[in-house]
Amino acid sequence: MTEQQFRYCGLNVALKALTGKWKPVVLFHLFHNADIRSNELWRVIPKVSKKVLLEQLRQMEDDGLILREERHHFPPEVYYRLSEKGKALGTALVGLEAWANEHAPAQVADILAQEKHPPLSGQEK
Amino acid sequence: MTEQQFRYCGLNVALKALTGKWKPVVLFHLFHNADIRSNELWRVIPKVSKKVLLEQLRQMEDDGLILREERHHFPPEVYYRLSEKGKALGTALVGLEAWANEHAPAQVADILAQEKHPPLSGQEK
DNA sequence: CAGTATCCCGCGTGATACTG
DNA sequence: CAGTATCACGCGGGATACTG
Repeated sequence: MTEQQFRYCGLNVALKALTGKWKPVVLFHLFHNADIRSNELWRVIPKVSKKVLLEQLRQMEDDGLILREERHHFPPEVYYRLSEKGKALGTALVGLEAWANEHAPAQVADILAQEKHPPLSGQEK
Repeated sequence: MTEQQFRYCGLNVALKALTGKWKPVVLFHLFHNADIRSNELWRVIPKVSKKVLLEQLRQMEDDGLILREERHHFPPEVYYRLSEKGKALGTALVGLEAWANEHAPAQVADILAQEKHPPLSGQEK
């Protein structure tokens, strides 16, 4: 318990910025797409309520990760894009992905399987 | 929505491994200290109940991040240390810290201030 | 179409006391 | 000293309907 004990605090900040079930997804969509419309974003993410999505977008905006751009007031048309800060975070996360792919490929494949979920014989509702 | 849509899944795995209020702290303590005794770990972390700490240690053990070593059965003496997988994760997290320090120094300083909490005039209870 | 309001539920977290 | 059991609470997240 010396004075250099906690260098991990920055990690806390970073993780706090990622706290929220959908933030990573949003981040990555924006990381790969420049800017996305609100509705578009809401549709590409499997099943998230508008409320929660908006909440997390707000937080990310407050954290300076994303930028909100309003192009028309009527009809409403809002675009979201990453700030430089957000892009930098996305870049930093590549290391985590690499780690997962290298050290936990099974679980990664697991998630992929769940996401894809090929319609075998089931009738979708 | 092409077939390459989700490359972020690895990120999910990594974040899931970090889910838990104290896991980052534990990880970093172990990252800087080789191995730590159970009680020691419990004491250096400000205020966490043994239950929660143990839960998260278990999870991290299940995730293969840490190794549990029992040296005596009586009196009980248990040491925790990082696995290679855990070390690799710790290394990957350095990127996140760097990001935080570069892009959100204010909040980092904020946390530091809270953690330190110099005994100004207050009587601690 | 973008965003808000309300209600609800589960889970992660915490406090305490107990066992070997 | 290491670990478990029990109870309780707050909050993040979800569903739905509504507003401009």
